[in-house]
Amino acid sequence: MKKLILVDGNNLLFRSYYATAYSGKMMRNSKGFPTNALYGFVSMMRKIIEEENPEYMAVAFDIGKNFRAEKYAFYKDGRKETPNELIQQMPYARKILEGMGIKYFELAPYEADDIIGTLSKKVVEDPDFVATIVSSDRDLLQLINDQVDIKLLKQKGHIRYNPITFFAEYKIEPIHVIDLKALAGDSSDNIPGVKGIGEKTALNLLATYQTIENLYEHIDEVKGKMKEKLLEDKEMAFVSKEIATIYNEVPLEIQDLEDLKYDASSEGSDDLRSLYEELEFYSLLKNFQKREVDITLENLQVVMDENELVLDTIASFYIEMDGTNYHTGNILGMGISDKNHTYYISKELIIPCMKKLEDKILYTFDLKKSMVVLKRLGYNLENVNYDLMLATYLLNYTIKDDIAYLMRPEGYQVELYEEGILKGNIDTERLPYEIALKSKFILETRDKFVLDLKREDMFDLFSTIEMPLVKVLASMETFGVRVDKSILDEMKEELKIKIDRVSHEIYNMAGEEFNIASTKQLGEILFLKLGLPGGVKTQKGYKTDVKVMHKLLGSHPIIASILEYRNLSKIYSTYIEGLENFIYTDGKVHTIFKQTLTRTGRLSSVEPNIQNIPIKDEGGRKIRKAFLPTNDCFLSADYSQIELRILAHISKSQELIDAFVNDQDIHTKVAADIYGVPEVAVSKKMRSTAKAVIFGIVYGISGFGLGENLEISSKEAKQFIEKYYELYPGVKRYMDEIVCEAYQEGCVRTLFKRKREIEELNSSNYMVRQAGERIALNTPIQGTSADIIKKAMIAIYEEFERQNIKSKLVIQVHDELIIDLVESEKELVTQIVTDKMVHAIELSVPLKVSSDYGKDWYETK
DNA sequence: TTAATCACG
DNA sequence: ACGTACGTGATTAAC
Repeated sequence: MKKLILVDGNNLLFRSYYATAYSGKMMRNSKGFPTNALYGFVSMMRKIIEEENPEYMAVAFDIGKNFRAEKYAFYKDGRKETPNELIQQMPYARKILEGMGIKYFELAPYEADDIIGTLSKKVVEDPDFVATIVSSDRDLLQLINDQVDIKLLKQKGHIRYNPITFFAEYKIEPIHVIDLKALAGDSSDNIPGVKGIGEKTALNLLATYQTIENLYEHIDEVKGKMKEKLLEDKEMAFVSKEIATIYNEVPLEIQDLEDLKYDASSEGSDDLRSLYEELEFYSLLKNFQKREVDITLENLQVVMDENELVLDTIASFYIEMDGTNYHTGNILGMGISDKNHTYYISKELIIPCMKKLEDKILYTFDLKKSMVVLKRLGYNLENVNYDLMLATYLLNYTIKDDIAYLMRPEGYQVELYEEGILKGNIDTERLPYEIALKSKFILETRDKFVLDLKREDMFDLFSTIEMPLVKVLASMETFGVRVDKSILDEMKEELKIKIDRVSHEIYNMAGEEFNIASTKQLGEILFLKLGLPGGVKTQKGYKTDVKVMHKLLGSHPIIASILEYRNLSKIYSTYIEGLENFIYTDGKVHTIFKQTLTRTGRLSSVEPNIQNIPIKDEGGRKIRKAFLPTNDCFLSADYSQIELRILAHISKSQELIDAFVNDQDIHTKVAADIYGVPEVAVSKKMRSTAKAVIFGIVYGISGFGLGENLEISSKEAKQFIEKYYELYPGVKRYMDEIVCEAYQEGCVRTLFKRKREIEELNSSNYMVRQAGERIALNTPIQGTSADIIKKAMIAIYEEFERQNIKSKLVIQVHDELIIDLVESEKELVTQIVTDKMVHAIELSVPLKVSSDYGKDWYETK
């Protein structure tokens, strides 16, 4: 039996296009040509080939005029016009198929459906053949028969229909899909059908009468309103049937089905490769044999002795490691390049070679990693003034900290880190070459990226904030924070007992043992077994998060226990066991601050995340007792309301500025204003409401969201927001202006010119665009705050160096710094830290810093 | 691998 | 009518 796959090409292209286009982040190649539909199309074709393993294939497209629309103007009327960005991609789909060795057909005035119908008919005429149609278009279901089945694509996965499964679901023969459309119509194609008859009714009628011809012959058997409707639109029913009927006599240029033979060997063709290169489908290019790049390394030398190094005053280097955590990982090798040479240096010679570079100006990729790992080997790296990773971060490249993502579009054949080294697929012969190539790439592209930074007006940000910050972060990571395992262990024992007790309480109340951590099982216990009200469905079960549980608190005692269980087990697994796994042999945790991850310019922290250690919940807060100073005590210094102060400054809201200049309690002041009472009359609740309103404003909240948050009606919440706008018109003006500007420019910037592009604003989806507007609102505020604390950190670090201070900056948590203090330096350091933080930038409002000391992190407030 | 949950600013 | 607050990371269950 010969197997033919018939693919609805237009359908695949449209699906692929709309699957990703709505996000606004249209996939494009570096020339700006849209490629999202093509990427999805190729992926689908490859998947079909893999799953079906076909011997014969054909793809059908729509093209040109359409005989149905010519005859009936309403057909497909009201459809959105095909976006230009999809139309541009269509010719490439044809070229790709040619490259893949797959036949395709398009012939005006016929539609893809008709071509598929014609080919299906040929299958039926040839007993040696069977076919599978691939599409998400239900019209094609009419073509199902003993030799032809259909793979109907769904949002997730697909359903396969053959005559038996089709009948089981629809209770009609596949060919009577046309009668179904005749009666029920089809809104997507604008086929009218009979008014007032939907799919359910139509299927019932057809189960009895099979066809509309037969139905109208027996129309007197139908009673009442339905008969009226049927007679009313009889003509339309027949027209609809005509339109819905797939034409199977398209004059295709094909002798017989043997012409559709699929030749899998074309997959490696040069034509296809150059297409993928043009479209920049790098993941697909992997499947091709590597070709020699034009950039060769005729000067690559493997260094056997550091004295072989001959280098210019400017050089680049790249260190390759065997894992992403450079506190534990091992160096695999290093590449060094200058304008005339490229060297490879094995692990053993790295330090002697680095010493040879001490008087040079150096460039690298991931300077912080390099500093930390060289420090582990006893070497202080100081003379680097350009980090490619930081440059591309500011310039909005998405490269996941892997230089290979930058190099591959330029034709360099280098393996992705996550594919090669991380998976242990290391080609040891080739590795030195690729490492050397990376160092060469850094040098070659440096001028271009510096120029780009200058063009984007971010070179200052790069050279006065991001670059100098690297050494500060490297020092923080290397010094680390002492965490006392025995303190954690003590808490662990207590927790174990408590968790055990609470678990048993829960089992008793539930009447059975189950996995409390499983939201699926928990949801079933709560909403089915115990019959609690208000179950909200998720994809897999019921929502059981704190908000839901809070609403249920009164209705069953099990809820309180579940909340307690959640609280305890979170502390246990994330902050006791989790944290213990990150304590190194020196008794410290050494986090990695990610400097190139967030979209706003903030840092993030991993392995362990030291920026989300509990504080709000007293039980969790005790974790901080295990964080101890290496020196004598901690100093914590945090900006008070920095984001609001920034809002006051950039919005030029005189009311807010005055409040900060007068050092008023801003939440109390806003509460007094929105409630229209004197400040002394502001209750705790009023203050916290005001606080929520203020926070909401910074995030671009809606009345609904604030209402949810405060557990008040969205109408009341909306009134608060409006009152706030009325009282602080400058803030409202800022919000309107920044959103308008973001639409015009496609981006927003912080005070220090850090840029964030907001693709969401281009989305055709309203919700996505709204999210884009909130991002436009919030990013300048959050981002400026991030810039400011970075500046302060650099100033503090450099002042410590100048004065030879032994105390160390060890932690940053967005608006807070922790210093590991030497007792004798206490006053001096406190003065330096607060001074540098307060004066990191001159705004139209003062910056305020509050500080505290503690013998552990728990004690500092 | 993804979804749900919960920790932080 | 829709769906609803910005930025993160770790753990667990379930696919």
